[in-house]
Amino acid sequence: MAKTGDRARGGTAPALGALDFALDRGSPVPLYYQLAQQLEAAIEHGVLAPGNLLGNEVDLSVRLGLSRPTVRQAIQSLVDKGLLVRRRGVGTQVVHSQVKRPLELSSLYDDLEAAGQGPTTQVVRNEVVPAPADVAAALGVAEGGEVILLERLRCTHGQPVALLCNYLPAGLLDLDSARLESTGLYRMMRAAGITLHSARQTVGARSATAEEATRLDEKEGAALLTMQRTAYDDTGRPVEYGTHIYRGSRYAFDFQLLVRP
Amino acid sequence: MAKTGDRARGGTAPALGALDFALDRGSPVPLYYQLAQQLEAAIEHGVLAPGNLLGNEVDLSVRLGLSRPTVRQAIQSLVDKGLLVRRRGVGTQVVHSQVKRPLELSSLYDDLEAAGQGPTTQVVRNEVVPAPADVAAALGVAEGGEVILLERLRCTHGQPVALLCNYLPAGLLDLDSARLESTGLYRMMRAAGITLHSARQTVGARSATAEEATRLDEKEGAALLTMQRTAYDDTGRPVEYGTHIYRGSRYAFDFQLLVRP
DNA sequence: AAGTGGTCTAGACCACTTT
DNA sequence: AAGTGGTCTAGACCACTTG
Repeated sequence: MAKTGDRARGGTAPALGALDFALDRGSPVPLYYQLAQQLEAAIEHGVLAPGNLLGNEVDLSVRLGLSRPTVRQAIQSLVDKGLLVRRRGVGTQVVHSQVKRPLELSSLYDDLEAAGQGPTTQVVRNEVVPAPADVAAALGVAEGGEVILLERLRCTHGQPVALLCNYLPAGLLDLDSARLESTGLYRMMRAAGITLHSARQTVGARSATAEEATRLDEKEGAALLTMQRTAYDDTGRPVEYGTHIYRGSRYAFDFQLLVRP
Repeated sequence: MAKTGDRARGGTAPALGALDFALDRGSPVPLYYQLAQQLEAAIEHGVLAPGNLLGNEVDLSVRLGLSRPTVRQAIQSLVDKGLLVRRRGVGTQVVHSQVKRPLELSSLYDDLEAAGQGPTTQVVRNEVVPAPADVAAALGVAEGGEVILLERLRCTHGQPVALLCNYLPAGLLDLDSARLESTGLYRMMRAAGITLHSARQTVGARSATAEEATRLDEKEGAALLTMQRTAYDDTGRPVEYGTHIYRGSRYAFDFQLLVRP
């Protein structure tokens, strides 16, 4: 941090002098993506500190033997991720710390994953049922049409945390209960070629009914965190609709919102 | 829907035949953006129905007198918005309906906006205070340093809905209480040149204390929806930290999550 | 085999910020 | 005036999907 180190550059290259990017043109992974990954790693490991300028795009492209658009594509992907900021006339710099790991869809993935060490998930129900009105509307199927009903109880440290009730279009997926408990719904969907793309969520709070209290080991009237979600794949087709109930005393959503420029 | 209509094209142009895009090269607004806006409008108004193919990029660029990268940039922006889907070897098509208006940051904007007709917001406190530990950590200022404390009561239909408690770095903004109630915090920040970029939120549920119940016109022990948020500007600097309490009986968050590709 | 999007190049000019 | 990112062009080749 004391010296510039590279005196031949005369100070115009702020922080990127010693960085060696290894680009493999033989690799099937795109050049812009290779660059983006290595830039991200450099930021992640603190080689590029918050506020550091990246050096202008033209220099970078010459140094790396890439065209400027390719370098721009790499940088843009990191700007989209919120790791870099571009300012016309100024340059590109690493964002001012904070907000390290986005998490973003963590709540969704957590809910659907069920894997991992800590939490366990027990499948309570897994059967084909006629679709109630709200489910039919959400999944875009006929009311009374076949849908899969999945009811799970999520526990951590041997304590119940959440009651997850999900509906999926019938025939979308083979849902083996045993695999569900060990693998998680999300990975099973992914393995079946379904790519989650977006989800619409409503999160609220209400008091527990007597039955809910019993199942969640809470007192009647305890505060519950409720979540209703419809998830869509990359074609916009609804693939999952769920109603979840979490114990307010033991669970909270934690996520990040990004403003799309 | 019965005829192809344009027999000269021989059926290779699926749905875009009659669309007239007006591109103004004299305008300061970028060409790719003009195109993206008009495509989005066409989708919004149903001119391009879900599932419709868009026609290949090369044809489009020729027809519009643009280069292919420019057309791609327009399309890509709509793909990022979740309005279009691209498949190699297949084409670009309008997403299968659903998920019309994203809302996305609506909760954040709602919380900070306060404008609009329905809800009213009353500023209860607006003063400079020494930063408590959690606020100092969130805003990246010294503990005990000066921060602005903003406490507001949100009402709809004459009924209290939420208690909003926000902290901002001192000197960031001139916060006139009267303007705050009519304009909203978000617009005041925007007017001051602060661009919101991302926010980290934690949403949970708990029972109301006696004091909270009184202020929100609820019963003690009623379910409350709680939200804690730190918002960052486009340089990653924290610009707002807040703790909000909503009546579970009268409020729910409604938002959309997007998976970043 | 044909058609599609995905990637990449080597330039160009402009708008903005800083000096 | 110099330097930066923002936009745009006119090509090229490749990978994938479909008939």
